[in-house]
Amino acid sequence: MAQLFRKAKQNRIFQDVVEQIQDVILDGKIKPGEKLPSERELGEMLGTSRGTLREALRILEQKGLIEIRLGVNGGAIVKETTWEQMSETLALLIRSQSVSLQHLAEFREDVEEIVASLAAERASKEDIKDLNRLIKEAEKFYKKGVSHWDKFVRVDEKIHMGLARISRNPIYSFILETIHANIDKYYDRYLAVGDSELEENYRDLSEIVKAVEGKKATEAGSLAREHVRRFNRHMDKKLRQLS
Amino acid sequence: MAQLFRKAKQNRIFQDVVEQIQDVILDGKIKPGEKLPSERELGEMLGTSRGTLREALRILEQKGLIEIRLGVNGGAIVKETTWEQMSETLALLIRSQSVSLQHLAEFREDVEEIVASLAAERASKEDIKDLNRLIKEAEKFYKKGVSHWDKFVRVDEKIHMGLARISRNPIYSFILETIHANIDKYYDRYLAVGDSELEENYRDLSEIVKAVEGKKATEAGSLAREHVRRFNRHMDKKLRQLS
DNA sequence: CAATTGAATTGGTTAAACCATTACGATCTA
DNA sequence: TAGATCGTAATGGTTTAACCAATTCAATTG
Repeated sequence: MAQLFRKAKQNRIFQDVVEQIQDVILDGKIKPGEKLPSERELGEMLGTSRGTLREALRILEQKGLIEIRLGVNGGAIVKETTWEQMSETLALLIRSQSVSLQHLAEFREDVEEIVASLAAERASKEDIKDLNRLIKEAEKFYKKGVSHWDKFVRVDEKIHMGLARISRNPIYSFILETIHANIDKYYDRYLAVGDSELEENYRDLSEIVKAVEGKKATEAGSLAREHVRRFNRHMDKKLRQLS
Repeated sequence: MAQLFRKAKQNRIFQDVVEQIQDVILDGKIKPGEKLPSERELGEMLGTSRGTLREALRILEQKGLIEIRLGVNGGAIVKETTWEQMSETLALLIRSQSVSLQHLAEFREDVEEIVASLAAERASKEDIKDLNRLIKEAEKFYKKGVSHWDKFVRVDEKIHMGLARISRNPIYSFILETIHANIDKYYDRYLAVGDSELEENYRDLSEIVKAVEGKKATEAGSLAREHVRRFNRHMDKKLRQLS
């Protein structure tokens, strides 16, 4: 017999609550920074107990749509949408060994090549100025030697993220943030370099920016790939030494 | 004054519970398909109330680590790790207009180019056989005309996912699944094509596979990009007609 | 005026009870 | 005996009511 009736009552009230609140947020009826009603009020409005409502809020919090604060004037605050969720998911995939660090390294080479070449095609004069400012900053730390390696790395990351922004496609910003967050998690502790690596890195960066400035997309791309590949090889060597 | 002591008790017991259960799962102490103890038992083991434990389970469910079933022999079952979470996050980013469909379309061009070219470099003889089998299947539906468009599309997707698998980097499989899931969500309803598009698509696919078979990486890549670009242009036109 | 205190509000947690779904064995019936 | 039916027990889903903990802010105090 065909399905004559649908289930009279859908299970899991909290899912319905999640959807309702999510819709309100995504339709912009409550904007980032604004607050949802208190749990006790919301529960009454939705006709559910606090417990059920709280299960829904946990899900929304996990999705990154709200942030919950304690105390008077606390409550569920709508958050700006972020990539954090993706980063966490990738971390899970890595930890469950569905994805290895080698896979991630290879993927990063591909992505950074594309990003650099898109940036070369699309950079405005203002973008170029920004990049050169960052290169100047990197130069400052480079000249101070390996003791300033950590600060140099921070600028290096800023340059990569800057290129992603210049690509004018936010997906690349999200992905690069995700990759960096996960690479850092595993590699930061092995950071131990000499002056030669520092110089190499600085030269890479300034060449990439120069290529972007000259709108040489292909060159910028392959320079960026080579830059990342060098990093990957270096980290691979460090890891092998440890095992 | 510096922070001498850390907070004696961390807020949010349920977060501690989440971490404990997550560690057990990720360390493989409970494997996919196996069951966690019942809520009442787990609550007792962890020394928390059922309510708090359930908030933790909601989070783990949202992370995609467990699945919860009702009834006798129900309970929290450990899931295989998946990319579903990413797909949902991307959907949120799109709906919140942090990412447009144009961004996604551009990204897809880049990704499919890389995937096809990696596949050309890495395909084994067995892989080539699989691809040719799929092409045969596509040919069958192509010859039956536009009335079989939906079946053709399903094979098309299988070929793309096949190439991703052959790239030997699971990140590309995850990403392609995510892209496809979100493209389908928005574009499926506009699917309305003629015989010429059908033929064009079939020709694209068989040329891509031929390039992969000949290990011509660059060619496979640019063919794939062109194939996707054609799809994007077609969908863009359809969307413009509607607005 | 500055520091302290205390009340009020909000999220965090607990406990006990009941409902709804489901698997499975016991029972009934042909 | 085979098959349908029913009852039971285990499990997740939900409610309620109460209390704890963190935080804000106004009132009080020196």
